[in-house]
Amino acid sequence: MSVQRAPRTGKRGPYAKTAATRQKIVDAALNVFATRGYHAGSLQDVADEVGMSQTSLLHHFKRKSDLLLAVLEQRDSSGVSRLGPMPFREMVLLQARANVDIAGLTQLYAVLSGESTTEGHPGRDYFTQRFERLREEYTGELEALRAAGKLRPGVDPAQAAASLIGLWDGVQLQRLYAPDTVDVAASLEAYLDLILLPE
Amino acid sequence: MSVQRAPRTGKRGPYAKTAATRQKIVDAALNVFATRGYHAGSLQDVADEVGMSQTSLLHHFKRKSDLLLAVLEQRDSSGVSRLGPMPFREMVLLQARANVDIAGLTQLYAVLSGESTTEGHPGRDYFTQRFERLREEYTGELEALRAAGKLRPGVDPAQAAASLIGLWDGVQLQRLYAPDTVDVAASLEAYLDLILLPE
DNA sequence: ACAAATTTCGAGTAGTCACTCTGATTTCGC
DNA sequence: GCGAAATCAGAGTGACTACTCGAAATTTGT
Repeated sequence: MSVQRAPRTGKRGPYAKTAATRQKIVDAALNVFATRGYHAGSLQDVADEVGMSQTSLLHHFKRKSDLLLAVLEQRDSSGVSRLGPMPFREMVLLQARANVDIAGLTQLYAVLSGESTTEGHPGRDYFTQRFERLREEYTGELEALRAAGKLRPGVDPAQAAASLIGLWDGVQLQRLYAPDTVDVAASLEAYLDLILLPE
Repeated sequence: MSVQRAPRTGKRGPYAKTAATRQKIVDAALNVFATRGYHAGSLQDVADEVGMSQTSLLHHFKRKSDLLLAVLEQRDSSGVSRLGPMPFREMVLLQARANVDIAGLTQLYAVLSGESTTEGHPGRDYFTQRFERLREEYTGELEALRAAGKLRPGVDPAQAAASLIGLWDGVQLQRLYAPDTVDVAASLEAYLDLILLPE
């Protein structure tokens, strides 16, 4: 008689290489969405770039919108957030200079943040929350600087936070149209110099 | 014998109501492209909104890209540019407050300026030139202010021009996600107060 | 009023889209 | 190595896309 086995659950979990496959898909999707946008970029485009069939791609991400959310969420976790505490000014400038190097990332945000304002777009919630979170974070940093007497009098932290984020996105957008004319980090630095006190 | 007529040129020109029809199409297209984007917004959507067949629409605009360019060009000519000369600060704020009232216009620019960065997009040239022209215009205004001693020392006119335009677009984008939290004109006014000297 | 040109549109074309169904192939716990 | 589950993919689904064709309806100069 054979031993009584544990009841078959019918589950075994993903294979070893599945994580790597999903990662390759997300990387390709980032590239496709950044260069063509979400609606104009097709699942076939992504599958071609990965080198697999569109059907197999849909095995890993059931719907196209799932793929978009996976791209956006990954980019959040790969932030420069944890390099240890750092003064606000330096954090902003470091992040700005780092983003330039990541191919397609700034374009992804420029394309998707605009496209996602349209009705029913699967990225809408993400960007709504992202802007809200960023504004809160920057407002807090600026309030701390004001308490330390390092903020120029008359500057409203909440408004300056929205302005800084807007300046960042807006100048980055211009850079996509005229890469040699516009310097994102320099514009951010100049703005920070205006609202922060020296010393 | 009948009199010899002038040779038939075969041309008679558009009918009287054609101009009005084209205008209705452009208005509907602005609405569609603003709420759905260029790629996601279909000619059928525009035709439905006008109340005509898609085929008739294509009689007036041979290709979809022609329709987009017509929308963009019209919005240029309807600028607030000519209300007589006006100080730079007041011109920017007036324009900012005026844009809020034009339904869908800010959304059109937010959606299309992002989408148009993608490769082969028919709006790419338009936005490249629009940003270039705006930067030149604002740079000139700020240089004049500097010559008049009204610009804060250390502020670079070209960089401030790009920053002002970026701030404008970026904060407007945030406003589309959080209409009650963000005030475009107030952010612009605060920035202008930072770079311009009182008096 | 006539006729030619403009405007309209029903019907169709070829293509693409996201997504499903079905079955083959690969992996891996046992 | 057996077998079930995970992975892959060929073939198709219906819906949508921009755009074309040919012909009917409308406008308008004469």
